[in-house]
Amino acid sequence: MSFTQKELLKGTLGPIILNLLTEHKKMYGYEITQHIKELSDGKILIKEGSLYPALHKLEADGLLESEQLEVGGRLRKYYKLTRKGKQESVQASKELISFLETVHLIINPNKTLSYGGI
Amino acid sequence: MSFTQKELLKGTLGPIILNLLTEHKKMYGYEITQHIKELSDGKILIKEGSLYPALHKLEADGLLESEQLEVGGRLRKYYKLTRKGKQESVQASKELISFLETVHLIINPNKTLSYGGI
DNA sequence: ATTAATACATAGATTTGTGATGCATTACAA
DNA sequence: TTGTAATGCATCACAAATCTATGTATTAAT
Repeated sequence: MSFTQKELLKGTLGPIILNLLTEHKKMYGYEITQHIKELSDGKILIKEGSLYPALHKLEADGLLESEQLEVGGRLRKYYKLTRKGKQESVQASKELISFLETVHLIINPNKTLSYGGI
Repeated sequence: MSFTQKELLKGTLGPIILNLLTEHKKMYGYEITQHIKELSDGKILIKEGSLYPALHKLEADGLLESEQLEVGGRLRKYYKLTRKGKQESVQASKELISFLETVHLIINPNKTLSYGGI
């Protein structure tokens, strides 16, 4: 399940989750929403109705695996990348950045932009 | 109908169409698809099933107006921005760029990026 | 004559995000 | 101590956007 340009037109959430997990090894759902919120300066607020189905789908696709841990009396479901997920994550980030560049190129064609590597 | 962050998560097509029309005054459907194809180096291929409903919606929302002209024996439906469309176009481009920046920030937080104005 | 390209359009299916709702615990304030 | 915010997971019904497939029709090229 590689994220093609077409999938990226809708659905940046999958790649974003994968990307976050390359940097944090292990995260739980609520943590992911808060992280995205902070990194985006409050501009992107992922709702539970978006997040959990997305996580379940990524797990069903074999990109994530989960384990439940009790922390402070609360059950947390931690997700981490599988080997397949690590590979897909690199690919997905590349394609997402490529998409950002492309869209930028379309709406602002007179300016060249380098995003640099990921 | 302003393009909010939420709409942009899916739906870059509307803003892209509006943006193209700020630079070309008058375009017809097929021309728009070819333009996007060329500007994106063949990466984004808008299908008719996406384009025409999108154009119809923009027109229904009062952002575009159309006129049919016969060119080379073929009927072309030219679209151009209404006054309302021009205003929305500026806004939509800003929000789209803001969204691109935000997503980039999330997946590549160690690097600051300036897109500059539109 | 047939195919590719041009040019428009719609119906149906799919994807994906949101809102609403539900359950449950912990921390804090009134 | 009682209520509320925050934490934490989850699902369902709905809406919006796009794609696939299909249809029509003309022109250009082979």
